[in-house]
Amino acid sequence: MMNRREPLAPEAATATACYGSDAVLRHLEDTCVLDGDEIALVRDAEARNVARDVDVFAEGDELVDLIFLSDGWACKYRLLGDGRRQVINIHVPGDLIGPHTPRARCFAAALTETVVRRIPRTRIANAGDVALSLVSAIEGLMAADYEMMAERTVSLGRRNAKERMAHFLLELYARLGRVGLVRDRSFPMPLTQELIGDTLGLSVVHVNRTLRALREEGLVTAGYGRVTIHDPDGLIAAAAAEDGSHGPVVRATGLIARTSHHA
Amino acid sequence: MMNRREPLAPEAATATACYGSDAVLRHLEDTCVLDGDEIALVRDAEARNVARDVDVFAEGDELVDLIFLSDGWACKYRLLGDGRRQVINIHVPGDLIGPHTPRARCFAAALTETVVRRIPRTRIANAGDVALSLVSAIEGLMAADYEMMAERTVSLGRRNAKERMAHFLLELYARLGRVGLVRDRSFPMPLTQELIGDTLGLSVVHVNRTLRALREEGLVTAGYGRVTIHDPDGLIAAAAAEDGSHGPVVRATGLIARTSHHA
DNA sequence: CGATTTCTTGATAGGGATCAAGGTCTGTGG
DNA sequence: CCACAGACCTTGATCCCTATCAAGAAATCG
Repeated sequence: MMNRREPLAPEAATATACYGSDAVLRHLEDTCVLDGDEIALVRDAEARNVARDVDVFAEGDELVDLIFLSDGWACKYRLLGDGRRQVINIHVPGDLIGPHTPRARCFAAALTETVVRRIPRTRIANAGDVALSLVSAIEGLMAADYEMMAERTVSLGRRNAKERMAHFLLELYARLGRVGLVRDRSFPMPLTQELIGDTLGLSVVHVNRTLRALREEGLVTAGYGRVTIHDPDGLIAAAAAEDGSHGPVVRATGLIARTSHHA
Repeated sequence: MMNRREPLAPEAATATACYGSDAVLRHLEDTCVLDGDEIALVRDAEARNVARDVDVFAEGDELVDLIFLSDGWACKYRLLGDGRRQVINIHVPGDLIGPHTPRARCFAAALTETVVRRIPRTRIANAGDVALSLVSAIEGLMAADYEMMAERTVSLGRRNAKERMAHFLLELYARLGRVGLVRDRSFPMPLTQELIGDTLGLSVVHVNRTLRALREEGLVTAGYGRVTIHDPDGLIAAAAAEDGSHGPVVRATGLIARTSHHA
């Protein structure tokens, strides 16, 4: 877990370098159509450090700002009355954390030392000429968040533990690769097994056993704050029983001619 | 299942009345800040009938339009290679179906005779003065879709079959109530038990048993295309172990001081 | 009305939760 | 620099929720 406690320059608004460095700007540039004015809106946004284990916002908060994650890891989560917890999404540098509605419907917590940037919703709407493309850029980030949740919904509903885990690690691999945080098929991953369990709907014990199984198959090593993917293709195969999407699917066929299957 | 085959006037762009009647406009008016010009954009949008079991769009489709559901029921879903299916969301009149990204990442199918309306994304962006508030209205609908999925994520990850079912029925109760389709705690619900299973991550058999349990407790009757909630409070209690949100939760506490629990 | 689809119920099995108990790592303070 | 405390990881044993298999009944459709 040494990765988690990198020395942190207390004066600067940058978190431990290994978790990303203002990747939000790069990400916005790469992913969306942002010109100089719009980037300025984000770059000049108020940056704030949030310490590990501190909530960025809480359920019920009325937020006038949209919050972007510049550095570090965060997650959105919900709590049930008896202590059960479900992680809605894990966030890495470059993500729009939310909240999607002015009144937050879930918690968001920093999982490492983080830097977040805030843009008032009003400033987005009133930015004049640049507004529309900024809005569409933000819609793109929201859509990305939506698609991640759709994928997780499929995992939670219809995939077994091994498939869920493989999917999850591959998703992180892709997302972190996009913001330059992967080197040699290896990336930092400061999540405890308990948090992974709360993300994938599994118990800590079963997370541990699933990771062991993947390790013993030589597919991936996860632990000590780091993930190394030894066999990407093998991991993809483990995640398999993959979407029927990649084969041609005839229209109007999805709902029909299907028998029930579970893993 | 008689509700499913109401006589359908073939010439008019209205589906079986019992599933809603252009509720999209009312919904947009109630939920969002829409003035006359914006409503006109939606009302004048091309309306199209889609027959039951026909896909509205398919995974991979490049759609220039945003699709609204005016009448009838629909769902978004994904397929896995071996036939497993997961429903991403169920849609009722007034919903924005999507797709959230220009290239659809999932299927959408009509579950009844439906009427959908399409608005080109470009027209939204280029509508001039009305554009910004239309955009924010649409963002509101997308956010609603997002929150539904977040709720379902919690259900799939951390709630047992009975809690999931109770939540699901209460969610439909609330959503249909909002568009005026609930009378006397009863509403039409044209979903097969198999589809409910694919929504809640359960097998058909277990859906049947869970519904029977809720019925035998006198909470709710579901079947024959209709749901009747006999005991709303009891159903809420069954859905319980509800979000810790409703009690005051101290900041920075969510992630800490918690032990793992599952139902 | 025969053919499907959908619903229902019983019996059996399995994936993953829970319980229990150590082991390992990290940071702290003497 | 070492020892202790607490968080985190690991593994074994057992249980239970839910899937799967099987077979009818009910409802709907052509």
